[in-house]
This record gives sequence, C-alpha cells and structure tokens, in this order.
Amino acid sequence: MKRKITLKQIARELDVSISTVSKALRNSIEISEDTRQKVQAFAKLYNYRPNNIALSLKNRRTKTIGVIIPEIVHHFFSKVIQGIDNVANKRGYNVIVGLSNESFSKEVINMQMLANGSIDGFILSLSKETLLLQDYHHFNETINQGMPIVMFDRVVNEILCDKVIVNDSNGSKDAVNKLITNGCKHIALITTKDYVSVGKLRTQGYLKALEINKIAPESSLILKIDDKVVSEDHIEGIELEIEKLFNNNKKIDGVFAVNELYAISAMKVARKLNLNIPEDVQIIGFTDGVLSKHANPSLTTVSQHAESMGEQSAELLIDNLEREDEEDQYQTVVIETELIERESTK
Amino acid sequence: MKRKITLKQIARELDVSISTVSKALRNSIEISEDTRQKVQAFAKLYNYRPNNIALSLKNRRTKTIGVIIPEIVHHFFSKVIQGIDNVANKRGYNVIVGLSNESFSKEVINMQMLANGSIDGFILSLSKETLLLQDYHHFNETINQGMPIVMFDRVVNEILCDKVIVNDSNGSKDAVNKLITNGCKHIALITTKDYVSVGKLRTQGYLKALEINKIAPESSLILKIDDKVVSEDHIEGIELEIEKLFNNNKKIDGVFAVNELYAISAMKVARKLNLNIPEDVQIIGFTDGVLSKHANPSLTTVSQHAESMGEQSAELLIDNLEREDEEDQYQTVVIETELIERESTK
DNA sequence: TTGTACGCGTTATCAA
DNA sequence: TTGATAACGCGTACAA
Repeated sequence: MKRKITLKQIARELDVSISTVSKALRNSIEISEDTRQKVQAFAKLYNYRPNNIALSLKNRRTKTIGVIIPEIVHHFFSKVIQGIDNVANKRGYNVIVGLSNESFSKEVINMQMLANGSIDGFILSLSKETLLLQDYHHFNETINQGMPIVMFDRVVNEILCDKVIVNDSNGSKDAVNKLITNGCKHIALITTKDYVSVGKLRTQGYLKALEINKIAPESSLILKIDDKVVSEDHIEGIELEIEKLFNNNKKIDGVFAVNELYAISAMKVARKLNLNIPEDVQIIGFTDGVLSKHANPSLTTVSQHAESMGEQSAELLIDNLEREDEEDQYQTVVIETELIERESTK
Repeated sequence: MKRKITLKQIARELDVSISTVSKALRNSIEISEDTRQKVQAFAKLYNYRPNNIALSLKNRRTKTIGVIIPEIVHHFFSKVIQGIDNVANKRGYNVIVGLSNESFSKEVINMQMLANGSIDGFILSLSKETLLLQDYHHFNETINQGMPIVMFDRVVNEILCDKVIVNDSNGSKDAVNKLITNGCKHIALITTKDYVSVGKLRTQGYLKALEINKIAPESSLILKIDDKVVSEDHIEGIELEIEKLFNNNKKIDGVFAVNELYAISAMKVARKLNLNIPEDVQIIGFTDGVLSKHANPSLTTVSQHAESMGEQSAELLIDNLEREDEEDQYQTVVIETELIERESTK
C-alpha cells in the first residue's frame, strides 16, 4: 500500500533539497525555470498535495470548524449544518461534527476531543441536559483557551460569546396573533418544560399575544411536556397528554405548538376526536420541516430559517477567527421568523 | 487571549526538560515520584491536553473519519451519520462531514480537501451526478494513495472497496409481493432514472415480484422520474407526473414508490383524485423516515436500517484501518430490509 | 539559484 | 532519574 508522497520523497527522487521542491511548487522566482518545471511535473505525476496536518501544526490553525449539536436526525439541525457547510466551504474551512445526543457528558467529551487542536472554533447548540444542569464550565474553559464559540438557537446568557438566535418570542406572538385574528377564542399552548430556553421564550410569546388581545391566559390550556430527550419513540405518550388536554378543554379552537412534532401530534389527536382542521380547530407549529410541509392538511408554521442560522453562525465564527485585532466584541444576531401559512389555519 | 498550554511551557515553568514532562505525564517509571507529582499537578491546574494535530503528524494517523454524503437534510443520510458517529466515538474516532450536494465536482473537491492528511479513511455514498457521469477516478486515486474507502447505499461495482448495501431488490420484491398478496392487480411503480443504482435495483425487485406472480409488467404503469437533484421544491412537478400516471391508468390499485417522497406524493395525488387509501389504492414506500411514520394515513414502508448501515460502515472502515496485516480482502455487507406495515396497506 | 536551519508539539530512543 | 536529539511534513528566513 502506497503512502502519500511528501516533499522529502520528491526531493530525494530529483536529487534536490526539500526547500527547493517546496519553493518550486509554490512557483517561487528564486528557483530556475528549469527545476521548477521538473519539480512541478514530477509532483503532478505523483499527485502531490501538501499534508494538511503538517500545515495545521505549522500555522497553528486547522481551518476546521467543530460543530456540536444535540442530534442530527432532525430537520432543523441538519439544515443548520448545511448552512454552516455552505459558508465553511466557501471560505476554505472543513466541518467536523460531534453529536451530544442531548447528553451533558457527551457534549463535554466531544468538546474536549475537538478542542485539543483539531479545530479552530466551535459552533454549537446546547443539549437539553446541559440546559437542565446549568453547568457551563466547559464553554468557559474552551473560550479561556482562546478558542472562540458561536452558540445558536439553544443559547445561554451566562456565557459571553457570539450568538445566533431566532426571535422566538416574536415569532410565537405573531403566530398566536394570527390564530386570534382568525377568530380563535380558546388557544391551547403545547410547549416544553421551562429549562429549554426556546420553549420558555415561545411560551412568553404566546402569553404576550394573549395579553395584547386582552385574553386572560388559562393554565389549563397550557401543556408543558417533559421530554428530556425527544425520542421519536415516545410519541404515544405525547399524544396521550394532548388528548387529555383536548378532553379537559372542549372549547379549544386553536393550538400553538412550540415544535413540529407537537403540532403534528395535535393534528392527529384532533382528527381522532373528530375535529376538523382548520374548521373546528386551527393549528400552528414552530420549525418549518418536512413534516409540516407534507402533513395532511399541511401545517402552518413559524419558520426559523435554519439554513440562514447556520450560515450566519459560520460567518460570525470565521470572521472572529480571521480578525487581526483581538477586539472581542461579541454579537448576538437575531433572526426574524416568518409565518408560513398553509392549510391548518383559515 | 490565552493559547493552549504545551509541554514546552510546562517544562520552562517547572525548569525541567520537555521530555521529562512528557514522560511524567504518561506516568513513566523513569521519572521520580516527586517530579511526576509536581508535573501532573501543574498540568492538571493548567488543564493540559496533548495537541491532537502534533500527535496526528507524529503518528501519521488522525483518528478521524471522513464522511461524504450527497445531502444531509435527509432522514436516511442523517441517520447513517448517527450510526457512524456511534461507532466512531466508541472506537475513539472523530467524524468530519463533507456534503457533495449531489454534485460530482463538489464530491471530488471535498475528497481532495480531506485526503490530504486530515482523515484516515472515507465512508461515502455517491452523488447522483457521479453515478450519471460514471467518472470514478477520484475513488481509485485515494485508494491508491493508501486511504481506504467504504461505500454505502449508492455504490458502484467498478471500484474495489468495502461496501455496505441494502438488499434493495429483495426489499422491493417483498413489498410488491405484499401488495399482490393484498389483492392488488394493477401495481404502479414510481422510480428514478436508471443511473441511480438503488432506483434500478428497486425496479428490478418490482419486476421480479410481478414475474413470480405471473403478472405481465406494463410499461405504462412504470413512472421514471428524473430528478438529478432531489429538491424539496419541485415536488409540484413530481405530483403532476404522478397525477398523469393515475389518469392514464384508472385501474391502479397499488403503488410501490422507491422513496418516501414519491410515496407521499402518490398519497397526495390519490387523495386529490378521491381515491381512498388503502381501500381503493394501497401504497408502499422505501426508506423509513419521519414522513412515513407521521403521514395520514401512515405509510407502509421498506426500512433500510440506516443507522445500522452507518454503524457497519464505520466498523468496516476502522477494522481496516487498524488491521495489522495488509491483507485487503474487501467485503460487501448486505443488510436485509424490513417491511414496516402501517395504514397505507390493508 | 540552491541549500541549511528552525520551529510548530509530541514521543521515542539513546546518552548522561 | 533526567535530558538531548531526531523525527513526523511543511514553509521560510537566511546563508552559501
């Protein structure tokens, strides 16, 4: 099995010094036309490429971005990665992916693995367990070691770094407003427990919309689901809870769900209870994934512009990495949501 | 901004040599208990970790796997990545992801970027354009440079390497058989153009099932859709084609689609034409994604065990990387499919 | 025009 | 018990 060819081998083969080869390949005018030609031809023949690792070691930068996300089998996160990849490639960076699986320890381990020189900076979204434990020491450690971090979507105030977030609260407010405008009087909210930052913000948006429209919130209309790890498997449990919600509140004529799965589940339950969508009950979800688009009826949702989030995160990180002055002025980019109206609302 | 601490700095600080520090940290018995303690304490305090890049350079292995897939916003591929990541992490490897976006040139460029020492081996699935152009030189080049490749799902006979594939033909045969057993007489096939290897194989399975059941295939029942790049956007075009298919063949009572999107689209069209599922027409798709599960009615599908594909690909690659003897006996692992019955069939 | 030496951070070998 | 040195592959400042 052949090994990749190096400058040294070329040098030996052509009986010149390593630096001559190096210079010849970089078309240095120091080297005679003659040797340049010879070296370049040889290099081409053997398909020479500089060893990235050696360059990384020398330059103390890997031109690689580390991305840590809670799960990859998820439209939102994979879309974000796509956005990151777009920008990274354009700017000459690679993307290395680590999955935390919503677990604190996996998040920590993954970061440690990558922080040891494999990458130049992180783009990440916090695991639910991390949000729950509120243990953020690993972020501060890496930042203190001079490695920049960009957090997106699931972020945390305690850490000073660049952030890209969606205007969750506004998006939710608009969505609920839409339901109210469409005539809904009793709007249920299906959300997560409060430790999930985005769930909390979206809940605030819901309350805000009610307040503006002078509708008194009813706690019985608010369902907080506790799925520390969203698994596709315990959907049945989710549906059961939603069914209870409907049964306890016969007057529900609108539902706002803080994610796609909850919204789809609500639709399923409504159908089971012989409620017509959108005639009897209108539904809006958050996150514009494939499910929303292809559901029957298709689901009105609040789009987060995931790809754009990824792109902006990458731009922010690379800008930081390539900034000459050490001026760390952390930014928080807020991405506005967009209400995509489909068939589940009037 | 601090930089990561190195052996050299520790050495200078403690006034010992670099190699003493190195040995002390690795608990070498050469070093006195005393200095060992001192060094280790200091290292711990400053949170020393060996620089991965330096180790990679020295060891000539990066402990990183390069994964090239056509797209990441896709249940199947993201599930495969999850499988790869599972095994990679367990065996001490990182995963670096490159997206080809179904483009030949991006595939080539991505591979070149990573092949220059960034990774130890590839796991990849071919882009549609590569399959169409049938230009596989980049694979042979990397293999010749001593970098192993594992291909999964979209593979090609022309390249000698480890492969993990699904028994597409059998899975399709079983699916169509199921439709026939369920009483379907006129089964339509919605597939891709033949250059997509899996599309071709699934078409073969369809024909095989018909043959076994002594049903003459009708070319008018076979729709080959040409989406060089599956984009969520031109679904309307797909639906139009499917609608034509239905209109030209009023007797269709079963549909086998080679992917989830086609199956969902078929369901949508059927609904539009006032056909009841599964009473009037039964539908089976390929690939068990979220769409199938949450569709209404939920879709019977052929599951490919994507996560397992990823896991086995990773095992195969790492086994190869860590094999001492240079015996290259390439394997092809065939994963059996599983028919997951839901509401779209009787 | 070409070559030597150095450094990036690490480990292994050999010398002190 | 500790330290100096070479090597991994590269680029570059400086020497020849």
